[in-house]
Amino acid sequence: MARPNPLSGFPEWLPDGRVVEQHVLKVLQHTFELHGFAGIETRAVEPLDQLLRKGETSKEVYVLRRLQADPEEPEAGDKQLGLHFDLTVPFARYVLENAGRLAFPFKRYQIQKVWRGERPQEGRFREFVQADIDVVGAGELPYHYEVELPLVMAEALGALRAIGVPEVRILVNNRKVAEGFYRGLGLDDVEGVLRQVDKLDKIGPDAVAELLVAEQGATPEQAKACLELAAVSGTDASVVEQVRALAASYDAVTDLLETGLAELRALVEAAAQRAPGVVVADLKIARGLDYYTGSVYETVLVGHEQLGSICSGGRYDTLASDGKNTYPGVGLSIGVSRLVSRLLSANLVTATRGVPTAVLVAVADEESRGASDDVAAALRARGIPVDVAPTAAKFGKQIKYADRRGIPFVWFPGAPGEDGVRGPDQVKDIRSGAQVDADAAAWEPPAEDLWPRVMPAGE
RNA sequence: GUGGCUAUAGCUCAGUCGGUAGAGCGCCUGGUUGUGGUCCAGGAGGUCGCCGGUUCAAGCCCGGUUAGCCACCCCA
Repeated sequence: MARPNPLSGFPEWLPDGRVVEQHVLKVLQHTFELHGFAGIETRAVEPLDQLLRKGETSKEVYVLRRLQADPEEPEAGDKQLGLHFDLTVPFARYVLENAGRLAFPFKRYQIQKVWRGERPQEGRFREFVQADIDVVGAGELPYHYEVELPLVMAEALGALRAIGVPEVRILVNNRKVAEGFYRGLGLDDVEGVLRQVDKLDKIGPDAVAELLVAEQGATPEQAKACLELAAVSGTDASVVEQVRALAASYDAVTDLLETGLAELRALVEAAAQRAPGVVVADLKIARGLDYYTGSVYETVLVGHEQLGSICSGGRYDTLASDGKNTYPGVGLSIGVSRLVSRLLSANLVTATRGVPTAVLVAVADEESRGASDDVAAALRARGIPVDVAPTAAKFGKQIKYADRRGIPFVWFPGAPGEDGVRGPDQVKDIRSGAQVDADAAAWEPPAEDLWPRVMPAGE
């Protein structure tokens, strides 16, 4: 078979990259659990009609079909299935399905692959891992969760700084602020205005103003107000005063705006105390998705803003609804693959090795392989990951075998002397070359060499 | 889905005016007395993405196709 080429958009890491990814996943899971989120996993597929609820994204859903199914005949009795393209839709379905057995407010984390039929690009994949946290309430959900959730993410991402992940900025806004402001101005197509404002970074304020006038029917005065709102950002409650003053100057103060501002203030003030500098109120954050109703979040890696958001989400008053009960939620999702791919490609983070092995036991000749296996067993019994050399090649080659894999120690079983008595074993640290007598029943590697570690690159 | 660019050794890339293919790195072997990395010598490895056309002759020119990259859309 000819050598296959990688499939674009379906990332696969080499073993040392996987070590980095698994470390990231472990830190995220640990942080989520520290905050009381329960882990769940949902199936990879959902009925297509469920998946299409999210509108625009529907074009990107991969549908599932048996190879032998007749394309003309609809699947008898079965609903058409598609791979989930996020973890929110499956979670909403899960909540409805298990509403009677769950305790609300329900806090869950979920780390799984998702699939989107997109055109791949750096940091944009067709198969990737998301790590979600959500809190969902029955009927109501207190606002303070909108403060808590981004702070959990700030803590999780902050914990990753130890391995070389750059600082993050969690940009926050509140739909009620935007909607209240626009309506106060007399602009009723809130979604339309948000979509235009969302283009600010890409096409600039002048072009957005033109679009607002041309597409949304705004007056130049209204467009100017929208841009002024979008220009507001900051890390403390002064942004609230700025917005209020701005609204007052256009006589656009509404109850909804005031509600939103109170919420935004609570978030900014709590963040200033618990995660100073991380959470930034940014009134131009729009988020295209229309189901957000309160706080919205986007997260960028400082110095890697072009990568896009690595962690986004928001509040949705109707995460799930069975017609009788509604379940409001708030959640955020980390794009683990997007984050990890940048950590690896920009050489920000490295693993000390791609294999778990701390010690390679050399084999002098095939007759004495048993002695090497005995050493390996003794070390493993004490929790040390060990491999035995594949062939009784020259010791130079066996050392090379270890070196290529990043295995720090090579163990030489003692050779029988003239008297037939086996001499002492020796262990060599192949980084320093230091070689000393050692006993497999007692020797231990330095703690930092026991398992692969993940650390900032270039140290 | 729309547009632009690219495709030569495992990797990164040269290849002039069309004249049968190159470097660096990596890999393998050796430099005798079980011990790697440096150094030296040697070696393996390519249907120039694929199909067709022009030409005496195509890696190079033309058409198609596939894949990849980038931007848009959208988003993690």
